[in-house]
Amino acid sequence: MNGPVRIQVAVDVPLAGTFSYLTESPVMPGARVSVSFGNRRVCGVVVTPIPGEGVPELDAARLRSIDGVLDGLPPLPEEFLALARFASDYYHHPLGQTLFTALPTGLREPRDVTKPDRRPFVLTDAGLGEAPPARQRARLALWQALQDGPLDLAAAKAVTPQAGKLLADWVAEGKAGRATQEPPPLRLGDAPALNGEQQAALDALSASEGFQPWLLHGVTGSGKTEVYLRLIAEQLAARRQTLVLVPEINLTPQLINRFADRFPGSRIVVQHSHLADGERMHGWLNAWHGDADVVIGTRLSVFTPLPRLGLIVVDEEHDGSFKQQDGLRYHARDLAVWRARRAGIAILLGSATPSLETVANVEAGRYKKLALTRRAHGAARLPDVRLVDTRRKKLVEGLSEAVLDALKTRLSRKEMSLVFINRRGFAPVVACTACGWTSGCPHCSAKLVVHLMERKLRCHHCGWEEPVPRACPDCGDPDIKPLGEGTQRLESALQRMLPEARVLRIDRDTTSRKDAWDEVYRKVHGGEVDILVGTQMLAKGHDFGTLSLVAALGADGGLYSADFRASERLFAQLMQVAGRAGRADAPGEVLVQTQWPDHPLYQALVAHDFDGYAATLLNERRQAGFPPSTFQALLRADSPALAQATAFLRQAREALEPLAEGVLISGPAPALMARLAQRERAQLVLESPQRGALHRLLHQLPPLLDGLAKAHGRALRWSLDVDPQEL
DNA sequence: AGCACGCCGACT
DNA sequence: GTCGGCGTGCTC
Repeated sequence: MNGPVRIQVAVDVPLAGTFSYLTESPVMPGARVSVSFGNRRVCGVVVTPIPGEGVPELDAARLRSIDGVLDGLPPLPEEFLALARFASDYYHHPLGQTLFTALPTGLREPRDVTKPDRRPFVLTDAGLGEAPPARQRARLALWQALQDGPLDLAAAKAVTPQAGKLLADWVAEGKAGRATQEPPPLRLGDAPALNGEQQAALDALSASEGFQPWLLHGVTGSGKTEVYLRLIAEQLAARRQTLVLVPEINLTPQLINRFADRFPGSRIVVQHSHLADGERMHGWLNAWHGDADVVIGTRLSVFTPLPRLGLIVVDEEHDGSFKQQDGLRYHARDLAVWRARRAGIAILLGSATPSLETVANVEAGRYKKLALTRRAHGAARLPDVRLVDTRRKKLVEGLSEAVLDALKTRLSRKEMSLVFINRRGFAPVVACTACGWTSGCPHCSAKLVVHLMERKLRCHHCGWEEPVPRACPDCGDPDIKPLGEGTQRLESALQRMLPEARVLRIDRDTTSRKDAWDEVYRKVHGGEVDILVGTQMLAKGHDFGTLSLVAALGADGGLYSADFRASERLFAQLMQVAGRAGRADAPGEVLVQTQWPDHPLYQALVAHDFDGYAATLLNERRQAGFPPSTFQALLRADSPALAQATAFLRQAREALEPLAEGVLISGPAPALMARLAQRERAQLVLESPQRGALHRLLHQLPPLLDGLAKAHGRALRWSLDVDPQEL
């Protein structure tokens, strides 16, 4: 005999590397094991040694043996392990913690889990042969019910409450067994006819071979979902699985119902974080075991193992919610592309306003693009977009007369309106109302941010600061002021100005409750609302039925923001909310209040020219050396005292500088949200035109920083954000 | 992250 | 005299 074998086990702790354990018999990679760790018992996942990490040859005498293999389920599949390993590597997050964020909670604990057998019960020949005596009424009833066909446990219990016990006995005696379950036959619900563009897109996608990312760029209301559904039907017919990623906000019962209606009898699994643990795991196991045909879910569902995966769809691929903002800061869309490459399949990214990253990938020829330029619904046209110049008009509670009049008109016609307030992405940049000058940083292409308390302008990219000027440096006009206004009072203001209007506010506060969205939909579709008021949530692809007017307020705040992505986000948001208008037969109207009506963003909006403005933005990014033409990572530090976070980052920068070949390091600078939960945050920006160069540096970062951070004590925390979305 | 150990303050 | 605060050190 060979004696005990050494295996590598990944554990859910914030430590790089894996731990060696001993086992009497070999254990497969992917197996879950129960191990003693410190003085507690935890679940670990057996992995092959991390390449390059070189397992330090620990003295065998110091190793402990595993407690046991949790073998109620087969080892986690290779595709799952490989994806976790890639994510761990790319986002520079410990492998153990990466694996455990990818697992449903039920599989994170050192408990054995088995997949419940839900196949219906049938009588075997032996069981059929002998009827229970008539006086055993429960038995006889169940036996007779089973004569008519297979029964699942619930149905059997309806016959007699003792069914569970009886069936278990019969199975043990060989009188009953499980029905062999055929995959359900493919049935399709009614499908609307495709227009020419949809058909052309479908044809191209159906002919796609091997790994290929596709961008489906379709204007709002152009029927992208219908194209997804047709493609999924093809996958179902070929008995392959489809993974559909949606932004959390889009994961409404409406969308799931649409899938269920189209594919009756198909096994659709939903995955998102609000699911009960058991339900989530049940779906996960079904997907893994091939007992689900379609998995539809939020970003976390990108980790769901799918042995017969044939297609990935990422709906609203530009949406920020695909990026996780804490812990393992992964981007589900990017991981999905990696996964598609590994599986050698097509991935379809759909959006009316694709991200610049995706646009750049199309330009570079890595992704192929399909366009839907027309609205699918009969006569529906794109809305008329008009700009309301607010420079020389007085606003009442942030509302111009033009917008107020338009609202009144709709009210009298009993049509529904939407008022969109751009509140998020607001950073207090100063601007001159006379000439349009904004406070730019002399050292980078970022904007300087006003810190009213200190009367300073500060760059959140490199840390540069200067006093707030008294007048515009360009034209001398003294009327310079921070952009953006508080608009939280808008709901009550509207209520006061239009007392007969039924106003419904939609924001994080009003929709956080569990059934809040059901309520919203009920009211909106029940004709109980005249004016919808809300923030960027309204720009996220909800179906609000017929809106004839959309008004956007406070949009300028995103025009000259300190975050270079703000204009991309603003443009996407405005196009998306504008798209809510006039989806039926009447063209909608969109009013945008602005002090910069000549700004190219608004001009592009009026012209419905996404491609043109995207090209402009891409050009600007290239000139400025911002993503997607460069690659960024953010080193964040937070501490109760800003000075400590800054000092730590300064040391980090000094230590990294000699290693930073081809990587530009800027900062430390205070984070845009400098104070959060009593902690002060600062950051270092690392950027490089070469992804490889950046990652070579990042790779050396964790061990180095752990050493540095130790000297600062527990109060200081740091984290790394690869491909950050927000600065 | 947990969870121990360890060394100083207010309490039965 | 102890119970308990959280600083620091380790986990195969």
